[in-house]
Amino acid sequence: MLTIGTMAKRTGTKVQTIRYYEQIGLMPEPGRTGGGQRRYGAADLDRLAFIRHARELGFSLEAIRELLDLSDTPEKSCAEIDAVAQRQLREVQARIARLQSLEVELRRMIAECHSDRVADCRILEVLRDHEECLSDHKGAGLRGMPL
Amino acid sequence: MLTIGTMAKRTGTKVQTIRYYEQIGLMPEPGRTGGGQRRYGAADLDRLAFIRHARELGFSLEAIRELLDLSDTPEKSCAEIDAVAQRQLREVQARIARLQSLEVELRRMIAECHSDRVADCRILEVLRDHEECLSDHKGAGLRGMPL
DNA sequence: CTTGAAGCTACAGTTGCTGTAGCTCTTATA
DNA sequence: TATAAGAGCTACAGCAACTGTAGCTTCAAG
Repeated sequence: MLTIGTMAKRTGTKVQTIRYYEQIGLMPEPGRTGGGQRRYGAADLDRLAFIRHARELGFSLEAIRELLDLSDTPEKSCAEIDAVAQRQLREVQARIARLQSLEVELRRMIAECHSDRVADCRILEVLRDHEECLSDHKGAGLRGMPL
Repeated sequence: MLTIGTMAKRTGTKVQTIRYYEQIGLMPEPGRTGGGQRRYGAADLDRLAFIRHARELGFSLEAIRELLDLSDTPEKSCAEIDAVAQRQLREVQARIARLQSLEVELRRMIAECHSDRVADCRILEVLRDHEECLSDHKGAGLRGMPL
């Protein structure tokens, strides 16, 4: 029987986070001591480890919920699980691409600043006047995406 | 004199977001018509475009606030502006590195699933049993970092 | 003068937690 | 067995950076 603190230490989770997962139904309600404290079993520890690892891989809690549900129906579900993972991979790749273009632009910005030692800083100019910023805002593109 | 909707269209911002920026003091309080509607000038449009472009580059609203404050003091501030940009670049690079390692792991996971056609899906196993997940949770590492 | 789009305020909700206040419980030691 | 530290409890507020909703008012074209 594990206390919530032990669960937290073993999985690198904060205690409040575990309670939060319980609150949103991602972790089951565990047993309690007479005094009302939570006591967990080995299966709970596995489940929490699963959640944390998936979170580290960038899966949303919704996707994790999906994976946990799928794992309860072992037949016919490998393809669906694969689809969730594929979707996650595509999201990660899109974020990488986006960040890489940001990196290029930031580098360029910083380079221009250094080349222009005495005059006013170019970084602010670049930020102010970037071409595509006062036009062409119909296409949504990646705008809503988290970086 | 520009309406808030025109500002929104020109910069690709939602109307509510502009009002939000005003609320948190990032945009100034504009003039109002007799009926209470906001009317903006060219300087406001520039400032909003600056904010949006910086946001697209991944700068936090706090960093943008810093840049806007610095841009009001043109002397001696280029180095500080450069520092903000350098910090942003480092953050972007760290996020790219993190995402790339996620990508590798996701790919590996998916590959194992495909190689194992009939048996139970390996993805769940991998998520459940990753080596470092039930140990070594003292070092913070990149754990708190946004992906 | 009417009508419909656009604007207004105020507030709730989003994601994934984290922090705080003010308690109570457990457990090791004296 | 008493006590005290540390861990746990609930309930709620707060974070970033918006987004959406309800229910109204104003503006501008025809």
